[in-house]
Amino acid sequence: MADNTTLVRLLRQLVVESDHFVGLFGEWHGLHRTDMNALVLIMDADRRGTPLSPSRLAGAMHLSASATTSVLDRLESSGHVQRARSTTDRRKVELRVNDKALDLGRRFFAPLSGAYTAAWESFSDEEKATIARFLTASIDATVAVRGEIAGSPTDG
Amino acid sequence: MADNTTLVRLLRQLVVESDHFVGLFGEWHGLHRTDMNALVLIMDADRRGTPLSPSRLAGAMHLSASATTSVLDRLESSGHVQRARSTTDRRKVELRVNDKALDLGRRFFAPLSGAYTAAWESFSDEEKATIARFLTASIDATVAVRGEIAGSPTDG
DNA sequence: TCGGATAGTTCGATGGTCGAAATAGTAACC
DNA sequence: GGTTACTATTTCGACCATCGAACTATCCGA
Repeated sequence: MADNTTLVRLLRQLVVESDHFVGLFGEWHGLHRTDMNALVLIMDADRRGTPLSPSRLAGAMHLSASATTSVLDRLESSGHVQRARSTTDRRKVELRVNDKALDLGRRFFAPLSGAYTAAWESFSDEEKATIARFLTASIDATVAVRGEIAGSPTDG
Repeated sequence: MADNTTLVRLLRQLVVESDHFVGLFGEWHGLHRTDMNALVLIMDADRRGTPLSPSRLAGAMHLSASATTSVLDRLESSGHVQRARSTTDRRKVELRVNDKALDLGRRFFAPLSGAYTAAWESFSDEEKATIARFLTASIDATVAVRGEIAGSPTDG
């Protein structure tokens, strides 16, 4: 009933659905997938007090520098993000989000976290701890596998 | 330690990492994200005995018919997929996967499921059942939220 | 102050995606 | 049985996200 195969299938299904949700949400707000991903990264870093630079954003998204410039142009002209030259090193640009982006984030997470909270009501604290452990292990495994394959571009 | 916020964060992280893995894997095999997604859908349907048609594939991927044609052109010329006219309705095309695609699927899932199996060794059957219940509930919640928002394109 | 290195942008080319029109086939109707 | 309306898929022309290479601005070491 809940063997590993089932879990893998459920996991994949969850990823597909979440992915789908992100895509649709972005569409409704006139943002591409890439823009959504970038915005999340910029917001996270900004909130953490260590604003991202374009090049670090490019690295995190596995995107070329020029493509990243395009993404930022779009996000800036749509009013979600601001570019500010660093005061200490004027080559660098610090990326900060506007209220519009924060608002977007709330609109994104509010319905999701609401639905999740409701869906997870029936789980005890112990069970939630187990689930957290499971998710963490799965994340680590995913990252590890990615690292392994990175070295062997098995071309068929 | 494992409150809902933590779970949401872990879930998002898992989705991001999985997404990333799919993207990289596709790159190594010369396939775009779209091609990967299409291939998975075609394989699933083929295995189920009800091969997909281009238009149904387009619907499932939220892609235009013309874009779907391009995807299939790529998958066909790369040898992953075959187009076959339906014998009953010759307007229709039935999509079937070649051995190459099955091989690709194995190469994709083998390392992943291996890593997951190892990562999940420490979980009891009871815990796995709990986790399966959690994943199912989360999938349903994601689908439900998507359905809700679908009606309200909250433009900012 | 000069030369090399770094951060970011601009430019031309490639190619994935789209909407509209074209093509091929089926079904309905007289 | 032939004409018309409809469906499934492909082709065509345009758009734009992405890429690599060249360019500008800035910093650091000698």
